[in-house]
Amino acid sequence: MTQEFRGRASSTRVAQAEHGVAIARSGQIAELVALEQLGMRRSFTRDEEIYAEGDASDCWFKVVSGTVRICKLMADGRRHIAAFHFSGDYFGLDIGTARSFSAEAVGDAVVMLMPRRATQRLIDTTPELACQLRDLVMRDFAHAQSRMLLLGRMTAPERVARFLVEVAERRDSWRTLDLPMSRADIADYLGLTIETVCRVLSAFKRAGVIVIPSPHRIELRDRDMLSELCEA
Amino acid sequence: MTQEFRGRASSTRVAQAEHGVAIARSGQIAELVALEQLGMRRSFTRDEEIYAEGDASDCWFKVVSGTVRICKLMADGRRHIAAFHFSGDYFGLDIGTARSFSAEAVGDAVVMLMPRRATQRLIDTTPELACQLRDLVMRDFAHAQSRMLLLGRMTAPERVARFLVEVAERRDSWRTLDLPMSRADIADYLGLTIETVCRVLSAFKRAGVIVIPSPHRIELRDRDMLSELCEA
DNA sequence: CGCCAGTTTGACCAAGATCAACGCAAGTGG
DNA sequence: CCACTTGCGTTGATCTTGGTCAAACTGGCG
Repeated sequence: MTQEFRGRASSTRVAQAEHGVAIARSGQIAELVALEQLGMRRSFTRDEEIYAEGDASDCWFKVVSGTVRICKLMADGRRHIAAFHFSGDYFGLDIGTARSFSAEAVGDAVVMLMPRRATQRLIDTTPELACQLRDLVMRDFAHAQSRMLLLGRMTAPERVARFLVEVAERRDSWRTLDLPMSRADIADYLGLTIETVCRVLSAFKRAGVIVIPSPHRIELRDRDMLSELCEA
Repeated sequence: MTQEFRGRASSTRVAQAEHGVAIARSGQIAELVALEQLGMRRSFTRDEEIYAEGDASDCWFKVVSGTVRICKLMADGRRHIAAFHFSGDYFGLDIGTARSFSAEAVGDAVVMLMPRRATQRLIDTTPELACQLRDLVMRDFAHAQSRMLLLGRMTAPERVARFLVEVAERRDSWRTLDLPMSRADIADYLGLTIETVCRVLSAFKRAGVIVIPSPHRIELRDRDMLSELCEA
């Protein structure tokens, strides 16, 4: 029964450094500080839209506080969440004229927004900045690649385990984890349904891998088991 | 029966410009020409490895002829193909020290390879080049995002339809389509099994949407039906 | 207290995976 | 030139994972 959530993956394996951290904690980079001086703050309330699919992509963003989800609604209502962005992450660094996804505040959130025109000028005069932006995008790209593997080839327990580990790593909180997003958000992020997410979490709980004091708070009790589950 | 492969998607909808074209046909851009003067050619035979997971990522690549797949093998043998790159596409523009995916020749292929050290020097002196590289990566990123939607939320028929449309667009051949890759490659790219890919293709054939003169050659007879199937 | 939104659990269902033949064309060696 | 092999591709039968539908539970909050 302890094994009930074991997927197809067979064995223990060493963790791999390439974890899916997007562009978190990048505020330290010197050139980006200049970029942020162009920014202005805006607050959003729970579920408020920061930008919509189809909007002109004339701004770049950074999460100041709260959590942002990048998502897309299909014609028939199926929803997909491409990414969550936590405090410190940049997002919305699209090229092209129009957004192909929308961005929404998961709970109340504050974001800094940088007009593209001005940032572009800054980039043109600061080659290092261009490189660093490329690196930010590449980190996002690497994250997207590992998410493709997850969505294409991993089982439900593997996806959920990976989600927990990803959030723990990005927020640097291993003991107890607070999840700002709903079960529906998690499901749409992992390509599962709400019910499956719940069931897998319950299975983890039964196995003693996690404790769930409240829906938005999860304690990780057996980190090794989780890591093992979510390794390629 | 004609409707047998209709997924959950409900209705006709206008095609969206944001198709998943990676970084094809970018050789025209002036700054990139300079980059390519640093390159040297290498040939690979069918299934030969161009670089392996874990290799130092000290080169960037461009497909000269043939097709390249970017893939990852999981511990228990599950395989995932992150991307196909056709003639003219750049690939392997990773940052970080080690490759997190491997690259292999689908059939016989010729690629140009550009040492990173030298390209870096060129970038440092040519700010436009840095921007253009960022754009290349962003295009790949956008492609990865739409693939996440596919892998996370689309049905088997939708995935296969989308694959056919994607290949048709990237190779600019709408009437008849030649697929350099095997059914196994297609399956691992779409997050399906070989059998499912075959069955869906057969269903399309029965419905008169496509004709399959030979396994690696497919004629598109009802492009609208395909487009309709693969729209978000 | 009752309502409401979000979560959890259970019973059942279906899309797609798995397992197993079979087909078919391109080598290969006698 | 023709058996025989080999590697894909296709098809069918059956099984499993995760989805769907429905009901119960939980913690705020007016």
